Amino acid sequence: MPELPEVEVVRRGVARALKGKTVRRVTVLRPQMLVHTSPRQLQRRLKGRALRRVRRRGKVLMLDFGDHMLLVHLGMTGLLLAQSRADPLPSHPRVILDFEDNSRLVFDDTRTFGGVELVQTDRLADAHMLRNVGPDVYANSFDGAALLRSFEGHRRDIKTHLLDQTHFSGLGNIYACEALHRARISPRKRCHRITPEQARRLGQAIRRVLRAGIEAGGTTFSDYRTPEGREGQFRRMLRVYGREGRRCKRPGCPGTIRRIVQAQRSTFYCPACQRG
DNA sequence: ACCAGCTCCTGCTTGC
DNA sequence: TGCAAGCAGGAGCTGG
Repeated sequence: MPELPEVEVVRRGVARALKGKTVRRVTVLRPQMLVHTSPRQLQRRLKGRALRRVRRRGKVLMLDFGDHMLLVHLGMTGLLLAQSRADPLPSHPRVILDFEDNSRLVFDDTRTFGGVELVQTDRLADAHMLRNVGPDVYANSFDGAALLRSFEGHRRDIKTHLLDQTHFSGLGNIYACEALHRARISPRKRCHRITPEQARRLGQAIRRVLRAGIEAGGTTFSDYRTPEGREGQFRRMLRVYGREGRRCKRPGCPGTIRRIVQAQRSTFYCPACQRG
């Protein structure tokens, strides 16, 4: 599922392939996926506009077309594919941007948990898709101290807190589990019981695991692909996620990875070395 | 504050 | 082999 590293890889790929190119036509195949936006608006506001740059906040992509920005959330199974018009379409195309030079950007999403929203650039702050989306967890301002501050007033499990996008955005199930394992903190540890030293370790683990994820091109379990259609390679580096019943990868740790459910989501962790 | 439980959706896996 | 139920989950919602 696309989390910060996957979305960052998509951001870079889309920018590399399409920056500076002008939209010729917009095709909406599944209007239900548009958030506070009509197909007409998309066509009218984007046609003839050039893609200036691609930004990202948490898991939300922002395609900057000058006066307007196109926000894209990939949800669970969303893909942004940069193709040529001669390429075959993927299996579940939902929105297509055709560009003047015969390249195209296809938003494909099997399970349709994603979304697309058009906003005026000077009203970006009002965007529905950015409501409840806090600062990016990969920004320079993020560290253990900032993480510790976000715990104030919260008594819930740390794992559940990390998935909440309002304080910091970008972490999803995979990287939250991986960061906690690297920091040797139990996913069940309550926020208010995290020590400053643990917060420092966790902040560092989050940065490192995200960087490694980006460098590997993200994690492909089944659906995720880069804009070029390639699989991410981080899966082989996962230490806990999806590894229930298998040996802990920490050198010398005799533990076996367990799966539990927190806030209706699977959590993977090692009971032997995540005791903090 | 925060959780359980539900919804959206499709495709894969499991069980009979 | 075939069918149906179960399951996966990001995020928003309601009710407790």
